[in-house]
Formats: sequence, structure tokens, C-alpha cells
Amino acid sequence: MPTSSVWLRPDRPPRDRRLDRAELVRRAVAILDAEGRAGLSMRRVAGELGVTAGALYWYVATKDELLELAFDDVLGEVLAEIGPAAEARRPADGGGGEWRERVAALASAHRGMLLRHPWALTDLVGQPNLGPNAFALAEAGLGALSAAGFAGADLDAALAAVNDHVVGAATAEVAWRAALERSGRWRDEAAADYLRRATERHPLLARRMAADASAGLDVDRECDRRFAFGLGCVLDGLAARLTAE
Amino acid sequence: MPTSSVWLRPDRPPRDRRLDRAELVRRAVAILDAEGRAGLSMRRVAGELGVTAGALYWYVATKDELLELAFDDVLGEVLAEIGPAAEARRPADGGGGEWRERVAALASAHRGMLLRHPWALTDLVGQPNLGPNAFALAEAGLGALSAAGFAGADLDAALAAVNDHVVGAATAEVAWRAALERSGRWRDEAAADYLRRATERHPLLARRMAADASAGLDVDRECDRRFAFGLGCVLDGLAARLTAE
DNA sequence: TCCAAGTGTTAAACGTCGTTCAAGAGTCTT
DNA sequence: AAGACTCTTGAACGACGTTTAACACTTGGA
Repeated sequence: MPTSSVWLRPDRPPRDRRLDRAELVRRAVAILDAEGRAGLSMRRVAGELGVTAGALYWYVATKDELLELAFDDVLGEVLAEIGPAAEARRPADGGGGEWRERVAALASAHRGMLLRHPWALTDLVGQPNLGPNAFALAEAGLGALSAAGFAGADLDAALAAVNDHVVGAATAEVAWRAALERSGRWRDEAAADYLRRATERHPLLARRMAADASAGLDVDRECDRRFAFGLGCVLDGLAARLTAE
Repeated sequence: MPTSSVWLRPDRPPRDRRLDRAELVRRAVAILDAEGRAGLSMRRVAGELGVTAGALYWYVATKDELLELAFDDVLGEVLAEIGPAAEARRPADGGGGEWRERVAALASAHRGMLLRHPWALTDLVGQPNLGPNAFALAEAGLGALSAAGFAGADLDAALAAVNDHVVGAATAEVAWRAALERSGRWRDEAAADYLRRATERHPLLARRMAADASAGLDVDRECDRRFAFGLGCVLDGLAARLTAE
């Protein structure tokens, strides 16, 4: 059974239940948001649902399956944000130059979700994602980019380029925030030494860090700016490839 | 002590040791490469080193610290691959149009390392990375892009754009390979049903998947192609921003 | 109406994990 | 020779994912 998948074993109609998969997943997402991956245990989820850990295995074969369901669940948030808007916007413009905004909106919704649920980034790497929302999200991306004029293998590559930037930028942002928080806790003299030595060896890095510090860095703003900058680069590159054909 | 960091507690000169940090880290990387993050346990590492689990805590305060060291260790591979070449190339061309190749070489080395050590992607998200090799790698990236003509806040953003693409593309590649392997094990009729239903709802996705299947998809080739495509987009975008200033 | 089948849940247990700690063996300094 | 320091051991702790026998409860058919 572990070789199969959650997606092939639908939640059967209930009879005498106190739970169902959706409730399980909701609780798991809440815990993951609040305390990260390390905070999630079967016993904890079960406890919050007023049930023993063993009972969860009636609904889910494995903790990994629960994580898979949780991941697909938050992917659904992106669809919920972008789906209706995309429907509404499509008829307005028959595929002209609006594709940039459409793709940017999708990328931005995707990014927002990843920042709300940073644990999802780990899931992205860890295990394959074959849930229904993953498919739907891919379809939405393909729709936006094929309306732009991409087709064939370039369509895949164009979607990958946009998604890769979203995922990479979210990863970097989460990691950066964690690094800032940690290095903020370094009040040691050893820490000062370590950082001084590091910046001595790396003048460019030192200059950038000094500039950030003296400008009173606003992390949120800077992350937004970098995301927009990179996305702009990708979209420019895509546009160039469109007209070159 | 857990609030401090490995980087602030250097490996002290030995006296009566059977181990040192470097050996610990080497073993950990080997296990991670062979069996992934799930295969790494303190007892396992200790066992392979002919030692009890408790002994490891003389060298390392925590399993997370060991992972941090392992991550910085593989970051070093990128430097080893790119470092000498970058030195050799820098004097040859005083900052002209060669920056694209220099940045591309760095990105490609970075990508190669992440694909050799997929567990490093999880580390990237999980915990802050403040090791010496991370600093050195950032410096190398800043060097390549400041030679290209970027400065100030745009320098940060340009480096982020390139790195984000590398990390995002590697994440997608690892996830895609895992998904292919898993769905390849689906030989069920339920699985066929699930996939049929999914593709019925998503015509664009279905078309792409059919095209891949009929063309006898070469995954390695396709991943390389997508990476180059996306990197080309990013570099084009960067070039456009350079001349626009 | 009662019974068998099937559906949820519990409580206890298994093995593994990260981590701690008293105890000890070995080495260095004085 | 003695005391201090450096490592390693072995046992233990609590938490974890997962399994299993037992037990209630609901259901559908006889």
C-alpha cells in the first residue's frame, strides 16, 4: 500500500465518523503554519481533533500522505485567488499584450501562498506532487502562456521559467528572513569576529551589507523589489523569444 | 547553546581524537547522497564511524548543526569548480561582454551541485545559511555581476534573479523526476482513471503530456533545455536593464 | 428481531529517533 | 604522582510513526 497514493484512494462516504480528510488536512495546515514542519506530529493533530493518533490511520495511510494532502490544499489557495479573475479577464482581451499582467498575477498569487505557508517549499522538493490542484495550477499557467503565443516545447519551458523564479525567490526570501533573525540573536564577540573576518575576505558583500544597514533596510520592500525585478527579467526574456519567432 | 551557531564554535585542535568535524561531515554527505535526508541519523553516522551516537555531540551540538555543516560543505563544490576558472578568466577580459558566460558558468556549476545533492535543496529552505562558503559564493556572484556593470541595489537584485532561477529550476527538476518515478509505479486501473479524469479537465496539460510521450521524452535533455531557456530569459532581461541605464 | 459484516476508535505496544548524562579511560600539565 | 582536561561509552529519557488486538457502534439482510 505505501507504493500507491492518496489520490487513488478517495475519501469514502462516511458512516459513523467524527472526522474526515478535509478536517484532518485543515488542522495539519494550521499546525504547519503556526509551528512549521517540526511542529507537526500525528499525535498532535490527533490531540487537537480529540482523537487518538491511531485513529488518523483510518483516513490516511501515512504522515507523508497527510503532508501531500496539505500541500495540495494550499495550492488550491492560488487557484482560488487567480481562478475567477482569470476567467473574468480572458474575454476582455483576445490574447493581445495583456499576457504579461496575467502571468504576473499568477506568479504573484503563487508567491503569496508560498510565503504564507513556508513549509510548502520543503514539500515541493521532498515528494512528487500529483494532486488535482497541482494539475489545475499547471493548466492555468499553460493557459496564460499559450494565450501569449507560446506553443510546443517552448510552452513548457516558458512556464517552467516563470515557476522557477517564483519558487526560487520564495525560497530565498524565507531563507533570508531566517538568517536575519538568527544573526540578530548573535550578540557575542565571537560573532562579531566571525562576521568581520567574513566581510574582510569579501569586499563586495561587505559593501552591499553596509549599504543595506545604512539605508535602514526594509526587508518586505526589498523582497518585493527583488521579486519584481527578477520577474521582469524573465518576462522580458519571454517577450523577446515571442517576437523572435 | 542552541541559540548560538556552529560557525562560532570552531573545531578545536585535537588531542586524543578518533574523529574530527571534517570526517563527520564527509560521512553525513555520503549518507545523504545515498539515501536522502530520511536515511541520515546520528546513530547511523556514528555507526559508520565506529563510534557511539553520543560521541558525535562532542563535535557538533545538534543534528541540525551537522546538516548546516554538510550544506556548506557541498556549497564548497561550486566554489571549487568555478573559483579557479573565474580567477583565470578575469584578467583576460576587462569586464566586456563576457559577463554572460561567466554568470552562466556560475549558475551551471551551482545547478550541478544541487542535482548531485538534492537534499541540499531542503536545507536551503529549512535553515539559515551563514557558512563561509555561502559568503564566498555570494561574493563570486556579486563579482561576476558587478563586472557586468550592476551596482547598488540592482546588483543584489540581479544576483537574486540568477540564483532564484538556479534554485527554482533544480527544485522543479528534482520534483519532476520524483513524480515520474512514482507515476511510473502506478499500474492500477484506478491510476489510469485518475490520470484520464485529470487530463480531461485540463486540455493544455493533456496536449503537452501527449507530446512528451509521443516524442519519447529524454528527461535529462529536457531539463537541460528548460534550464538554459530560463537562464537565457533572465540574462536577456539583465542585459536589457544594463543598457537602459 | 437478531445476527453477521463492516466501520470507526482506543489503548498498548514496537522500534527508532535526537539528545542527555554519569561514569570511566586515556592524555596532558605541573 | 596528582589533578585537570579530553574524549568515549552505555544507559536512559521522552517523543515520534506505525501496527495491532480488542471493542463499540451502525448497517443491511434473514
